[in-house]
Amino acid sequence: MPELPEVETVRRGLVPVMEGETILRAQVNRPDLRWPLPDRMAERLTGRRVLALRRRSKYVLAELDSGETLIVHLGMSGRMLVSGQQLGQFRHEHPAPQAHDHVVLDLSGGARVTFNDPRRFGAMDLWPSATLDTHWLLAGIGPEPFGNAFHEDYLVQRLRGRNTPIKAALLDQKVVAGLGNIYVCEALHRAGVSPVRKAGRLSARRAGALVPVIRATLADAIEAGGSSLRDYRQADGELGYFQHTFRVYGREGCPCVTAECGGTVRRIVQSGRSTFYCARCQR
DNA sequence: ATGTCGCCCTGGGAGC
DNA sequence: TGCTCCCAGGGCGACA
Repeated sequence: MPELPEVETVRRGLVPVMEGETILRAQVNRPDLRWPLPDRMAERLTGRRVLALRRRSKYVLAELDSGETLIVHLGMSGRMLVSGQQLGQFRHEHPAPQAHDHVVLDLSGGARVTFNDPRRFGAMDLWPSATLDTHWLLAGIGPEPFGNAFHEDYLVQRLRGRNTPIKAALLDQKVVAGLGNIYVCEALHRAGVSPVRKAGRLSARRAGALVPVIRATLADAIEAGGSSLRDYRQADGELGYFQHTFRVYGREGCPCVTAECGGTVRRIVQSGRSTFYCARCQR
Protein backbone atom coordinates (compact mmCIF):
# COMPACT_ATOMS: atom_id res chain seq x y z
CA MET A 1 0.00 0.00 0.00
CA PRO A 2 2.50 2.61 0.90
CA GLU A 3 3.60 5.16 -1.61
CA LEU A 4 3.40 8.84 -0.83
CA PRO A 5 -0.40 9.17 -1.13
CA GLU A 6 -1.01 6.18 1.12
CA VAL A 7 1.51 7.34 3.69
CA GLU A 8 -0.04 10.81 3.65
CA THR A 9 -3.46 9.22 4.11
CA VAL A 10 -2.18 7.22 7.05
CA ARG A 11 -0.63 10.35 8.55
CA ARG A 12 -3.89 12.26 8.25
CA GLY A 13 -5.72 9.38 9.86
CA LEU A 14 -3.31 9.36 12.78
CA VAL A 15 -3.30 13.11 13.42
CA PRO A 16 -6.59 13.25 15.35
CA VAL A 17 -5.67 10.39 17.67
CA MET A 18 -1.96 11.08 18.13
CA GLU A 19 -1.17 14.75 17.75
CA GLY A 20 -1.10 16.49 21.10
CA GLU A 21 -1.69 13.20 22.88
CA THR A 22 0.63 11.39 25.23
CA ILE A 23 1.82 7.83 24.69
CA LEU A 24 0.63 6.18 27.88
CA ARG A 25 1.97 2.77 27.00
CA ALA A 26 4.19 1.38 24.29
CA GLN A 27 4.41 -2.31 23.59
CA VAL A 28 7.23 -3.52 21.39
CA ASN A 29 6.79 -7.15 20.48
CA ARG A 30 10.04 -7.95 18.74
CA PRO A 31 13.58 -6.61 18.55
CA ASP A 32 13.55 -5.83 14.86
CA LEU A 33 11.55 -5.14 11.75
CA ARG A 34 13.68 -4.80 8.68
CA TRP A 35 16.42 -3.45 10.92
CA PRO A 36 16.83 -3.56 14.68
CA LEU A 37 14.39 -1.35 16.53
CA PRO A 38 16.03 1.37 18.61
CA ASP A 39 17.39 0.50 22.04
CA ARG A 40 14.89 0.83 24.89
CA MET A 41 12.27 1.88 22.37
CA ALA A 42 9.29 1.31 24.68
CA GLU A 43 10.82 3.37 27.48
CA ARG A 44 11.76 6.20 25.13
CA LEU A 45 8.18 6.38 23.88
CA THR A 46 6.32 5.95 27.14
CA GLY A 47 5.09 9.20 28.67
CA ARG A 48 6.10 11.24 25.65
CA ARG A 49 3.69 13.66 24.06
CA VAL A 50 3.38 13.75 20.28
CA LEU A 51 3.95 17.36 19.26
CA ALA A 52 3.39 16.90 15.54
CA LEU A 53 2.92 14.24 12.91
CA ARG A 54 4.71 14.92 9.68
CA ARG A 55 5.58 13.08 6.52
CA ARG A 56 8.79 13.01 4.55
CA SER A 57 8.70 10.93 1.40
CA LYS A 58 7.19 7.61 2.48
CA TYR A 59 8.09 8.10 6.14
CA VAL A 60 5.72 9.10 8.91
CA LEU A 61 7.50 11.26 11.49
CA ALA A 62 6.15 11.68 15.01
CA GLU A 63 7.91 14.51 16.79
CA LEU A 64 7.99 13.85 20.52
CA ASP A 65 8.39 16.23 23.44
CA SER A 66 11.58 14.40 24.40
CA GLY A 67 13.40 15.99 21.50
CA GLU A 68 13.34 12.76 19.55
CA THR A 69 11.30 11.90 16.49
CA LEU A 70 9.83 8.48 15.86
CA ILE A 71 10.52 7.54 12.25
CA VAL A 72 8.13 5.00 10.73
CA HIS A 73 8.32 3.32 7.35
CA LEU A 74 5.53 0.97 6.32
CA GLY A 75 7.60 -1.06 3.91
CA MET A 76 5.40 -3.09 1.60
CA SER A 77 2.84 -4.49 3.99
CA GLY A 78 2.91 -2.16 6.99
CA ARG A 79 -0.34 -0.89 8.50
CA MET A 80 -1.15 1.59 11.23
CA LEU A 81 -4.43 0.39 12.66
CA VAL A 82 -6.41 2.75 14.84
CA SER A 83 -8.85 1.42 17.41
CA GLY A 84 -10.61 2.69 20.46
CA GLN A 85 -11.23 6.15 19.12
CA GLN A 86 -14.28 8.11 20.06
CA LEU A 87 -16.97 8.21 17.39
CA GLY A 88 -19.83 10.35 18.56
CA GLN A 89 -21.11 8.73 21.71
CA PHE A 90 -19.55 5.37 20.92
CA ARG A 91 -16.09 4.12 21.64
CA HIS A 92 -14.80 1.21 19.63
CA GLU A 93 -13.34 -1.69 21.53
CA HIS A 94 -9.79 -2.68 20.86
CA PRO A 95 -9.66 -5.69 18.57
CA ALA A 96 -7.95 -8.89 19.63
CA PRO A 97 -4.22 -8.87 18.90
CA GLN A 98 -3.35 -10.12 15.46
CA ALA A 99 -0.35 -11.91 14.09
CA HIS A 100 2.37 -9.42 13.10
CA ASP A 101 1.25 -6.73 15.52
CA HIS A 102 4.78 -5.54 16.18
CA VAL A 103 4.30 -2.23 17.99
CA VAL A 104 1.25 -1.07 19.94
CA LEU A 105 0.83 2.48 21.23
CA ASP A 106 -1.91 3.51 23.66
CA LEU A 107 -2.65 7.21 23.50
CA SER A 108 -4.04 9.50 26.19
CA GLY A 109 -7.11 10.21 24.08
CA GLY A 110 -8.16 6.58 24.33
CA ALA A 111 -7.02 5.43 20.92
CA ARG A 112 -4.70 2.57 20.24
CA VAL A 113 -2.36 2.61 17.25
CA THR A 114 -1.11 -0.80 16.19
CA PHE A 115 1.72 -1.21 13.72
CA ASN A 116 1.12 -4.49 11.86
CA ASP A 117 3.53 -5.63 9.18
CA PRO A 118 3.52 -9.26 7.97
CA ARG A 119 6.49 -8.96 5.67
CA ARG A 120 8.52 -6.83 8.04
CA PHE A 121 9.93 -4.65 5.31
CA GLY A 122 8.91 -1.75 7.49
CA ALA A 123 11.20 0.11 9.82
CA MET A 124 11.16 2.32 12.90
CA ASP A 125 13.80 4.41 14.56
CA LEU A 126 14.15 7.19 17.08
CA TRP A 127 16.38 10.12 16.23
CA PRO A 128 17.02 13.64 17.57
CA SER A 129 14.49 15.95 15.95
CA ALA A 130 17.05 18.69 15.55
CA THR A 131 19.15 16.60 13.16
CA LEU A 132 16.44 14.54 11.55
CA ASP A 133 17.71 15.34 8.07
CA THR A 134 20.94 13.55 8.84
CA HIS A 135 19.32 10.23 9.66
CA TRP A 136 20.75 7.62 7.32
CA LEU A 137 17.33 6.74 5.94
CA LEU A 138 16.39 10.35 5.22
CA ALA A 139 19.69 11.98 4.29
CA GLY A 140 19.78 11.08 0.60
CA ILE A 141 16.16 11.62 -0.28
CA GLY A 142 15.29 14.09 -3.02
CA PRO A 143 12.78 16.94 -2.97
CA GLU A 144 9.17 16.50 -1.96
CA PRO A 145 7.01 16.48 -5.09
CA PHE A 146 4.77 19.21 -3.68
CA GLY A 147 7.68 21.28 -2.43
CA ASN A 148 9.20 24.35 -4.06
CA ALA A 149 12.45 22.53 -4.73
CA PHE A 150 10.71 20.21 -7.15
CA HIS A 151 10.24 22.25 -10.29
CA GLU A 152 10.64 21.82 -14.00
CA ASP A 153 14.21 23.08 -14.27
CA TYR A 154 15.23 20.83 -11.40
CA LEU A 155 13.80 17.70 -12.99
CA VAL A 156 15.17 18.50 -16.42
CA GLN A 157 18.60 18.97 -14.87
CA ARG A 158 18.32 15.81 -12.79
CA LEU A 159 17.36 13.62 -15.73
CA ARG A 160 19.93 15.10 -18.10
CA GLY A 161 22.47 12.59 -19.27
CA ARG A 162 20.93 9.67 -17.46
CA ASN A 163 20.94 6.46 -19.39
CA THR A 164 18.40 4.65 -17.21
CA PRO A 165 14.76 4.31 -18.27
CA ILE A 166 12.56 7.18 -17.10
CA LYS A 167 10.58 4.62 -15.09
CA ALA A 168 13.65 3.75 -13.03
CA ALA A 169 14.72 7.38 -12.73
CA LEU A 170 11.40 8.47 -11.24
CA LEU A 171 11.44 5.47 -8.91
CA ASP A 172 14.80 6.70 -7.63
CA GLN A 173 14.05 8.44 -4.34
CA LYS A 174 17.07 10.69 -4.80
CA VAL A 175 15.42 12.26 -7.85
CA VAL A 176 12.03 12.86 -6.28
CA ALA A 177 10.63 11.62 -3.00
CA GLY A 178 7.65 9.37 -2.54
CA LEU A 179 6.92 7.89 -5.95
CA GLY A 180 6.56 4.12 -6.10
CA ASN A 181 5.73 1.60 -8.75
CA ILE A 182 2.06 2.44 -9.07
CA TYR A 183 2.24 6.20 -9.32
CA VAL A 184 5.22 6.21 -11.63
CA CYS A 185 3.26 4.02 -14.02
CA GLU A 186 0.19 6.22 -13.64
CA ALA A 187 2.08 9.49 -14.06
CA LEU A 188 3.92 8.30 -17.15
CA HIS A 189 0.65 7.26 -18.73
CA ARG A 190 -0.91 10.63 -17.99
CA ALA A 191 2.14 12.33 -19.46
CA GLY A 192 2.16 10.13 -22.55
CA VAL A 193 5.77 9.19 -21.85
CA SER A 194 7.00 5.66 -22.45
CA PRO A 195 8.50 4.05 -19.34
CA VAL A 196 11.28 2.51 -21.42
CA ARG A 197 12.50 5.81 -22.81
CA LYS A 198 15.93 6.74 -21.52
CA ALA A 199 15.60 9.54 -18.99
CA GLY A 200 18.31 11.59 -20.65
CA ARG A 201 16.67 11.32 -24.05
CA LEU A 202 13.47 13.03 -23.06
CA SER A 203 13.20 16.55 -24.41
CA ALA A 204 13.45 19.29 -21.81
CA ARG A 205 9.90 20.26 -22.57
CA ARG A 206 8.55 16.76 -21.94
CA ALA A 207 10.77 16.20 -18.91
CA GLY A 208 9.61 19.44 -17.36
CA ALA A 209 6.01 18.61 -18.13
CA LEU A 210 6.33 15.59 -15.86
CA VAL A 211 6.40 17.86 -12.82
CA PRO A 212 2.77 19.03 -12.89
CA VAL A 213 1.64 15.58 -14.02
CA ILE A 214 3.36 13.89 -11.09
CA ARG A 215 1.81 16.41 -8.73
CA ALA A 216 -1.65 15.95 -10.20
CA THR A 217 -1.37 12.16 -10.05
CA LEU A 218 -0.35 12.22 -6.40
CA ALA A 219 -2.89 14.87 -5.49
CA ASP A 220 -5.70 12.86 -7.06
CA ALA A 221 -4.55 9.77 -5.19
CA ILE A 222 -4.37 11.61 -1.88
CA GLU A 223 -7.84 12.93 -2.48
CA ALA A 224 -9.07 9.42 -3.18
CA GLY A 225 -7.32 8.19 -0.06
CA GLY A 226 -8.89 11.02 1.88
CA SER A 227 -12.32 10.11 0.70
CA SER A 228 -11.94 6.63 2.12
CA LEU A 229 -10.37 8.00 5.27
CA ARG A 230 -13.89 7.94 6.64
CA ASP A 231 -14.06 4.19 6.10
CA TYR A 232 -10.72 3.97 7.81
CA ARG A 233 -12.18 5.61 10.89
CA GLN A 234 -15.45 3.77 10.83
CA ALA A 235 -14.14 0.33 10.15
CA ASP A 236 -12.05 -0.24 13.24
CA GLY A 237 -9.00 1.03 11.47
CA GLU A 238 -9.27 -1.36 8.59
CA LEU A 239 -7.40 0.34 5.80
CA GLY A 240 -9.44 -0.04 2.68
CA TYR A 241 -8.68 2.99 0.59
CA PHE A 242 -8.08 1.72 -2.86
CA GLN A 243 -11.03 2.80 -4.83
CA HIS A 244 -8.51 4.57 -6.99
CA THR A 245 -9.18 4.18 -10.63
CA PHE A 246 -5.88 3.13 -12.05
CA ARG A 247 -5.40 3.95 -15.70
CA VAL A 248 -2.71 1.37 -16.34
CA TYR A 249 -1.53 -0.22 -13.12
CA GLY A 250 -2.75 -3.80 -12.87
CA ARG A 251 -4.71 -3.44 -16.11
CA GLU A 252 -2.68 -5.69 -18.38
CA GLY A 253 -4.68 -6.57 -21.50
CA CYS A 254 -7.31 -3.91 -20.87
CA PRO A 255 -8.03 -1.18 -23.38
CA CYS A 256 -6.11 2.05 -22.92
CA VAL A 257 -8.33 4.72 -21.38
CA THR A 258 -6.78 7.54 -23.39
CA ALA A 259 -9.44 9.03 -25.63
CA GLU A 260 -9.30 7.69 -29.16
CA CYS A 261 -6.11 5.73 -28.41
CA GLY A 262 -7.41 2.23 -28.96
CA GLY A 263 -4.26 0.67 -27.57
CA THR A 264 -3.98 -2.13 -25.04
CA VAL A 265 -2.25 -1.91 -21.70
CA ARG A 266 0.90 -4.02 -21.59
CA ARG A 267 2.91 -5.37 -18.72
CA ILE A 268 6.66 -5.55 -18.94
CA VAL A 269 9.38 -6.03 -16.33
CA GLN A 270 11.90 -3.29 -15.69
CA SER A 271 14.65 -3.81 -13.15
CA GLY A 272 12.70 -6.67 -11.73
CA ARG A 273 9.44 -4.84 -11.27
CA SER A 274 6.23 -4.74 -13.25
CA THR A 275 5.60 -1.78 -15.49
CA PHE A 276 2.19 -1.18 -17.00
CA TYR A 277 1.83 1.11 -19.98
CA CYS A 278 0.26 1.68 -23.36
CA ALA A 279 2.81 1.45 -26.13
CA ARG A 280 0.52 3.32 -28.49
CA CYS A 281 0.00 6.61 -26.67
CA GLN A 282 3.12 6.57 -24.48
CA ARG A 283 6.14 7.59 -26.51
C1' DA B 1 29.15 7.92 -10.75
C1' DT B 2 25.71 4.94 -12.80
C1' DG B 3 22.90 0.99 -13.52
C1' DT B 4 21.30 -3.79 -12.49
C1' DC B 5 20.42 -7.49 -9.49
C1' DG B 6 19.71 -10.15 -5.28
C1' DC B 7 17.71 -10.15 -1.18
C1' DC B 8 15.25 -9.17 3.29
C1' DC B 9 10.07 -11.49 4.65
C1' DT B 10 5.06 -13.40 4.54
C1' DG B 11 0.62 -14.14 2.42
C1' DG B 12 -2.65 -14.56 -1.23
C1' DG B 13 -4.11 -16.24 -5.54
C1' DA B 14 -3.65 -19.12 -9.69
C1' DG B 15 -2.89 -23.49 -11.53
C1' DC B 16 -2.55 -28.37 -11.21
C1' DT C 1 -8.12 -29.97 -0.14
C1' DG C 2 -3.38 -29.31 -0.73
C1' DC C 3 0.70 -28.53 -2.91
C1' DT C 4 3.84 -25.43 -5.78
C1' DC C 5 4.83 -21.43 -8.12
C1' DC C 6 4.46 -16.63 -8.85
C1' DC C 7 3.54 -12.20 -7.46
C1' DA C 8 3.40 -8.07 -4.40
C1' DG C 9 2.89 -0.88 -3.54
C1' DG C 10 10.35 -0.72 -0.87
C1' DG C 11 14.94 0.08 -0.75
C1' DC C 12 19.62 -1.29 0.74
C1' DG C 13 24.06 -3.19 -0.41
C1' DA C 14 26.93 -5.74 -3.55
C1' DC C 15 28.55 -5.93 -7.87
C1' DA C 16 29.87 -4.79 -13.00
